[in-house]
Amino acid sequence: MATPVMALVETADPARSQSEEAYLRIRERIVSLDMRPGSVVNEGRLREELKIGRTPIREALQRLARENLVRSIPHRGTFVTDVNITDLARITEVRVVLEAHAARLAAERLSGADRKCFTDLLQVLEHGPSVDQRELMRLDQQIHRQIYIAARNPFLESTLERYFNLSLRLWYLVLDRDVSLREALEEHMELLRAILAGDQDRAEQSMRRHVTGFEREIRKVLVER
Amino acid sequence: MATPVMALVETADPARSQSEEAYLRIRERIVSLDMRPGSVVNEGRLREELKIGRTPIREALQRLARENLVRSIPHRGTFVTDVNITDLARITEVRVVLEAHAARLAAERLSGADRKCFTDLLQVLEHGPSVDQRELMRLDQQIHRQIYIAARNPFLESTLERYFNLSLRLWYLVLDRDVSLREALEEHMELLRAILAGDQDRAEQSMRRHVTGFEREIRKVLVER
DNA sequence: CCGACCAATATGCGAGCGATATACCGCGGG
DNA sequence: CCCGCGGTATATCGCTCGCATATTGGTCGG
Repeated sequence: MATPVMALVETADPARSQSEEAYLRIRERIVSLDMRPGSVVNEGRLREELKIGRTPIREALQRLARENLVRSIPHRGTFVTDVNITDLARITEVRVVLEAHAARLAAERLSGADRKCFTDLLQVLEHGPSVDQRELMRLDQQIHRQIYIAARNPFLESTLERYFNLSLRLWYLVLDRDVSLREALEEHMELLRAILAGDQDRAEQSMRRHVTGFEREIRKVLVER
Repeated sequence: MATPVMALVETADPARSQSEEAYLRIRERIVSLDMRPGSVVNEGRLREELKIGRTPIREALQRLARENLVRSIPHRGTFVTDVNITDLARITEVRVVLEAHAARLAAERLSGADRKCFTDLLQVLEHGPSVDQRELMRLDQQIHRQIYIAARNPFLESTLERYFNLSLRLWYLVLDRDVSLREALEEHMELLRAILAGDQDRAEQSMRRHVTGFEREIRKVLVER
């Protein structure tokens, strides 16, 4: 099945610098587990694979290190950050409060354009979207990002973007397991309805449930490994 | 006048890289308003003043740009980020929820070593510390940082550290104005007592009041300019 | 007066050099 | 014979330096 939504992410902005290019491509690889957690990051290899010089790669890795996606040890090497239950808990701890607050703000500050986006997304959800997990992941991503935008707070947006990528990698980890997504869908619809209704408390609570529910699902799969 | 506490910041860790060194020193300059908001950042000048090469400076500026302390426009120049009421509101919006949650976690996870730090800080507060604003700023900084540590969440800690620096610059802006610090002191004591008592709800609420109160004070001075 | 070209400036990127920490290997002691 | 230790080899990294490039502001010509 074709995934038209995919294009949104794959389309590259040609005007971005090589540093940015390197950062985005390496991040994509790490988040999608194309580069395994714990594995070494070979700078020379990346250089030839991405056809990019050393400086941009280095800058990208520094940026990824600050975002906790890689860990650099001087004169020893750079490694993809390992995943563990503790980090999952710590990340979720922050995400719960931030995402919930973003949802509240989105409900409070909803503008016309945002309203249209959310109604569109809600329609997709109500028409029973594909059961393909990757498609659902994209959808979830769109919903969250739209909420960040609707919250009208650039600081919050960039911080949440960072945490979302960390969480996204965890989701990729459990992709082929049977995680219950039925209730996640319900949560999403409830969340969107609350935002569209301008009900701040309900939006906040819905998001809180959604993120904690997400953590519970990931945790279940993570502990049995 | 002598500020003995100042030495805490000036003492440099010799083992840190030049990038780190440049980052910290430039950040200090920006936060303390030694480099004025809106002014251009001259790379060559920094290079000779800090006696540091071009690459470390560049890396430091990139990092500062991601933290919203400078803004880089390709082939045009780098500028110290301007301050305005909108940003103050946006930053506070995030800080309120994060700091409050950190206070809650600190109250929940308080360990022996942390307890000692907090009691020491509380004692300083109760003995009526200096009325020197810079001294009080240092104290406030210590309290917040200690809470970040006590929250036992490295992700939360680094995120809050970033937002704290943004706020700190705003504080510097109003340094020589007559901001009421009496109630800030009361807030601090109440906050520390709540944490030491392990009262999560009270700690969270105290911190919430403290941060919103901080914003109100800054705002008052900021609007009358 | 307006438009286009040109010099100046600042950045993006690439390659290399010296430094440093690790790993391996051979040697000596137990 | 095994274990520990020291020296050398190697790989990676941080940093310096130089070239290519893009944007700006001013100036010259129409």
